[in-house]
Amino acid sequence: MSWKDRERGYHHGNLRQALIEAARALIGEKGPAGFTFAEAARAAGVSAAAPYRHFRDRDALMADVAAQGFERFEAALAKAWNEGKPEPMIAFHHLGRAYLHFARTEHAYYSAMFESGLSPDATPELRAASDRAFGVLRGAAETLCAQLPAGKRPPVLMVSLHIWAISHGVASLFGRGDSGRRKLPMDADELLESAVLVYLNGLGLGRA
Amino acid sequence: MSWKDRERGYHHGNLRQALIEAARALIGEKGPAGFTFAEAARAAGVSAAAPYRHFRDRDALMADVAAQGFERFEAALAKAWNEGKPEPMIAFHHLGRAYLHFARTEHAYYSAMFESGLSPDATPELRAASDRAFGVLRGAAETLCAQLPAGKRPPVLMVSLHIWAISHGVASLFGRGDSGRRKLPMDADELLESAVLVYLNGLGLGRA
DNA sequence: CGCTGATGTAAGAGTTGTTAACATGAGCTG
DNA sequence: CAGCTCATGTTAACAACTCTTACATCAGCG
Repeated sequence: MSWKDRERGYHHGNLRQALIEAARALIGEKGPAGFTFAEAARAAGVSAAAPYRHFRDRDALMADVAAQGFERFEAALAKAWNEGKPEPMIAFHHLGRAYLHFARTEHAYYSAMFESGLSPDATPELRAASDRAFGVLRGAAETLCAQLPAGKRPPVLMVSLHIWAISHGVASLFGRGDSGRRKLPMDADELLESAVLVYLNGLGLGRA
Repeated sequence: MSWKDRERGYHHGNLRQALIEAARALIGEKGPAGFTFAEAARAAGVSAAAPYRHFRDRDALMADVAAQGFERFEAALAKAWNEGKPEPMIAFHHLGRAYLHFARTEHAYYSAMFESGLSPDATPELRAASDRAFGVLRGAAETLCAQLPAGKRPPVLMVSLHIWAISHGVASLFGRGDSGRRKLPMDADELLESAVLVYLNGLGLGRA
């Protein structure tokens, strides 16, 4: 909320960003399908015709929400990974927690990114942001794989895709706290951590 | 299309089922949010008011679609698993392929089941059908775990949730053939198979 | 033959998407 | 500072839809 300190007046000042945030809020309340062009305008305190100055249609707005989501996602993951410090396995552990934490606390963004039915190629920026976020996972996988003897070193891309799939699966099936899918004796964090531990063990990376 | 051989006439004869199938078709075309009560009625060749006799609202219809999806899902998984025959690891392999195959070919059902934003408790039948489907995974995990020495045997529930998360993650990120999320050097089947192999290896279940 | 339940028809109220025409104000130019 | 210009918003209006209720109508059963 650092933008616009003088929003009043005929001109909104930063309607584009305001619409993106309104859309995000609506997605958070009513799911990825639960917002409408007109509704976003209303939530931003603006007439129904105004959004057409900034977005061609609903999908264009959604794509921008998702792109911003991927940017924040990348930042959160990169911060948690912290270039593998202090120790790759520990940093990797942080990375997993950050993935789940983002999926939960920024659930609206996560919805727009993965559950909106949006093609990842809807926009060049979206594609780029998505690739950058995945790059963090890939980098982490690279560091981990490097710890293995060259002989039994699996393809880095494959490992990063596996990790992504496990994380996404856990987040999407068990991630949402109280509105969760079913009641279980363990929560998402434990599930992800244990799954990743078993997986890494299977790669030959014993526990630290 | 085995129902209704005499659809003509004032009475539809099996409108409830016809609406469910119409909804499923629409979901397949335009995503889990892409169908409307009125639209489903139109697709079933019926007036917009007719559905109200069978479903309270859109969500009730969606819940029935999802419930039927889970039933078919359970059948497909159970058939692939085939009680662990001829050999648990092979049957498990079949199970994974069946999971992905269902997610792809019955993508409309899969959407209704997992991407519709529907609560799994929306309906008792939905909950029950969902539990039965998961039961197949759980049974398979049980058989596999039994192969491990009692000392290092992990909790069955945990293992089945892991497997579910991996399968769902792969299906949902890389599952849709051509409209897939990104172009990759390996397809979803290979990804799931390799991920599960590494995971099982991590549990101590060496390859067959 | 009349009852009951399943559908159809009609009709209202409310939204949405979208365009066209007009208003406002911020900044540049002189 | 005056005035032009353009991006940004507003109002107005319309067609298309959806949702939902009220009432009419048909089919089969006793």
